[in-house]
Amino acid sequence: MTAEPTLPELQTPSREEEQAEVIRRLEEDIIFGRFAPGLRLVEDTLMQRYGASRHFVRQALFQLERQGIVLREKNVGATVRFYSADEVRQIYEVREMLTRQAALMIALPAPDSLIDQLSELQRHYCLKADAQDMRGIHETNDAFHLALFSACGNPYLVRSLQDYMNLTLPMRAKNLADSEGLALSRRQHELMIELLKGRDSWALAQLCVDHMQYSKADYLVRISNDKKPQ
Amino acid sequence: MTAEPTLPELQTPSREEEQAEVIRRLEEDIIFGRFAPGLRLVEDTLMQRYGASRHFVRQALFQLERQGIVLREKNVGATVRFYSADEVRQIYEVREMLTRQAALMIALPAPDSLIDQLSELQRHYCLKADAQDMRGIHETNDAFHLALFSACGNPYLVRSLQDYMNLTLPMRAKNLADSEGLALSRRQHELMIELLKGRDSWALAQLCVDHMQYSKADYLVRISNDKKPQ
DNA sequence: GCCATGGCTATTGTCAATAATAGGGGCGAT
DNA sequence: ATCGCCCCTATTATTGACAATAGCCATGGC
Repeated sequence: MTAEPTLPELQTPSREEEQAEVIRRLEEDIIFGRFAPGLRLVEDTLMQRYGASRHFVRQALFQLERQGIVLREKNVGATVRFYSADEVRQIYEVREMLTRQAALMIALPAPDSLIDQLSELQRHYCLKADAQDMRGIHETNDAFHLALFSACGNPYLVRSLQDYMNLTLPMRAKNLADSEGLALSRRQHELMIELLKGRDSWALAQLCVDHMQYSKADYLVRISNDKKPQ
Repeated sequence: MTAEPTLPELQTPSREEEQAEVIRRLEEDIIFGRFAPGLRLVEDTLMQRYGASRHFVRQALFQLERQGIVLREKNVGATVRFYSADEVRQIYEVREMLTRQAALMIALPAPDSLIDQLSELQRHYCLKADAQDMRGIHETNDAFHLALFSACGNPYLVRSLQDYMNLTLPMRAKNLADSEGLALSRRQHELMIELLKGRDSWALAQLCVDHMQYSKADYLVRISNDKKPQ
């Protein structure tokens, strides 16, 4: 073989990564508010925007429909999904329940390895927060919570929790940019690490639930204001 | 228009239903044990077996992968997924937690409309049980639990619960054919209806959790026996 | 005899052309 | 003027052909 048929993998994002990239960009466009709820997501438009084939766009829409942030109607098309106040409250009710249960299952005091891991993730989180890097904040924040709840020992519970975290992404997104919410979030993360060193599981669980109240309340106020003055 | 271009919808299952049919048949083949865990699910084979196009078979495999009863590996193919004893215990741990929470959220005493609806569903269940109609038993049983838990008032919680019921389908399937388990199940359903007329939420929740112990224990014994004598 | 290498086969992944569908706007009848 | 019908367009759904990939077996060099 003197001439390689195709260059290995340098300029080509290897299809598999291309798919992931389309999903991520579409997700970002939605959760960061560039695509408003109710907006139609026409396949051809997205094909052009992301420079991807119909196949990948389709898959991305399916995936995000499954995640709950896109609504697809047969033979009509996809739109950015909108959640009413009641739906938001119900979603958070389940998320809070799962969070409390997972937190209570974490054996205290936590091993040093977990403390170290979380401290490291928290350091990255602060870095991204200072840099105002929206995507980075979101990713490091989720990584922190994922690592924390993984300590509950039940991967299926973690998976369900993750599903609800993804579902609430559009509601939490704005707070990733809000400096007040960001500062509160940071303090709560550090308090969580402290509580992991102690033995009070109940306090930890309550803190984890409290941790999500700010963005929930803020979102509820926001959609309530959007509706009334219109 | 003297001659209609295509007959309306009598012999053609309208594509949409064809997709659902493929999913249901594949699901049945797996949960009723016709396809053993670990068996390779080759697309072409399934295309032939179900008389469906590659597209529909693919979609069905995706759907059942999401449900957790099929395992797909990139560029390798799909297989019937196998769960270890530990995984089964973890899955049931979450299912029990969700079940208990949902049951506790049902307002007691329940309205007559719910009692009537459940009694009716229970009647259908008994009918199918007497007829030894496996698919019928499974469907009416799930309909009963779905109606019961829907009374908790939170559709998202119900959806998650349903996800776990689907995930445990392969473990519960054998009990749908087992006359002993069937009789126990029937008695427990009737007891649930009785408890719905009272005010003891805790008893109801405990009964709902107890209700799933028989099939779980039975499945764990079964896979433990499968492994050892080999 | 053993390991590396190359091609072969079975299988899945991708695509672009084609079919089906729903919704809207115009046109004619009343 | 209004109502109902039909065609037309925008959009998604389906399909089969084709490309890419992984695992296997045979073959040759050491």
